[in-house]
Amino acid sequence: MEDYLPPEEDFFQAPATELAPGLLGCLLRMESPGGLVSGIIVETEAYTRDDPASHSFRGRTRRNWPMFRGGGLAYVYLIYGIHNCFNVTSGPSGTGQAVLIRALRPLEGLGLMAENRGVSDPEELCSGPGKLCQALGIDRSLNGESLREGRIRVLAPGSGRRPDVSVGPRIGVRSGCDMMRRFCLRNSPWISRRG
DNA sequence: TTCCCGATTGTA
DNA sequence: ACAATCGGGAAC
Repeated sequence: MEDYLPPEEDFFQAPATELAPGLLGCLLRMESPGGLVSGIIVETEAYTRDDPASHSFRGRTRRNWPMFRGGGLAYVYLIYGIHNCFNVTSGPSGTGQAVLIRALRPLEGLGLMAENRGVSDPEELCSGPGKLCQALGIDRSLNGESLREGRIRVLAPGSGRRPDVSVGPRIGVRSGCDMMRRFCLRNSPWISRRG
């Protein structure tokens, strides 16, 4: 098994358009009440202040404040009244940026994930932003927590080889749908199906 | 305070 | 194709 280490000091300070592809191949690990669960990030989307599809487009609000507190925090919000979505904040403080984590390759705690999701097919555990939150047990109590020292952390692969990344338009957004801001590990079978 | 609609998912 | 379900944010 490969080694995963805390990222470089300035890793999360990169613009979301750089951090989004940079997060591919990183490990997302959660200390949940039921046990340790983790997965490799295989699909991300970048959201910035100048983007009409971004929650930060109209400035700081009660919901999006983590996007304005600098990189390396969790930004978790409820979508459609049902599902949680997990973001990694990015960039310098005040800039309003985040990276949506859209899919993982499940690595540790698959039994617990299956229990949380109510399905056993490994490809159905984390292949979508709402699915991976349910699988790992991510909810809004994590909102604003540090991803360096909190219950949920991002770790970078020890070997620095750059993964093969594909770029395309984002999923499920109306405005800004022309922006090429969705990043995937090329040919990964673990990405979200819907597109 | 009302009203519209969303960075989704599972089912018909 | 469509409902579920809740809260953010704009408008009144």
